[in-house]
Amino acid sequence: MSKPTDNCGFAAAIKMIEGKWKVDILCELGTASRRFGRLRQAIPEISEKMLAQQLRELEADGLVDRKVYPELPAKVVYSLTERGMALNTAADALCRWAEQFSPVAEASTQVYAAPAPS
Amino acid sequence: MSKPTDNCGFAAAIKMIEGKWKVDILCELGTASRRFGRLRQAIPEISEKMLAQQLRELEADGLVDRKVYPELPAKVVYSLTERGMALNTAADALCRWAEQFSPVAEASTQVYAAPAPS
DNA sequence: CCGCATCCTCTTCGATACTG
DNA sequence: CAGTATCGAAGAGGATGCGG
Repeated sequence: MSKPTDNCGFAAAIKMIEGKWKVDILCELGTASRRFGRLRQAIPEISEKMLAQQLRELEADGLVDRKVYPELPAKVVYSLTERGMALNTAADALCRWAEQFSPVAEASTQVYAAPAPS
Repeated sequence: MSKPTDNCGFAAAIKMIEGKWKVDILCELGTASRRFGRLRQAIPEISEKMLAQQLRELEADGLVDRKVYPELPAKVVYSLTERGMALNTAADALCRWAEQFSPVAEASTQVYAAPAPS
């Protein structure tokens, strides 16, 4: 492939967090490590299926760590990896960007009667 | 709603650029202003429908400016707004993050101790 | 040249039920 | 408690044709 995004790692970063619930999960884990059930409570709208799926993707991308305690009943704890925490830091720039321009809605459907350029 | 992401503008930022081709378009417009047809050439895999649709969404979010020249044949030029350019700046942090931990192919299945990739 | 409308396909997601 | 499996609905996305 030779898409323009191949040059900048931005696309790769977005790919990792564009999932429907990824940001919520990362935000929650950014607060503290959580068990599976605790995450469900924190994000009530998500289904078990999606939570498990998104967590596995985040784990595959090296953003989330998964620790299994072979107790009974089962216990699994999720936490951010170093990389995941670094993402939260990097995301801060985007946070400030979003807040900076928050309520702008200027219509720019302007029509120009310009000379033919090329 | 009361999701954890409501507090940080990060989710809002992601929403604006999580479209399948948004990053490509923004990257391309980050280089220079482009006409519709020129964008299609730059991103060959995208269909006309998606390009038009994504551009309208980006315009609605105030990231892209659309200038119509009522010539014949029609001519429309797209460019980044101030906000769009600011996004590219903010995205830089994410770029560096992605590159920092980039494709570290730490194959756990790889057992040999031989060096020398040709 | 730009881009909208229609049709059709493929993926995604939610709901439910079941296992260790 | 922490998942997996299956099904059906909903939406995203591609192809094509028409209109300004």
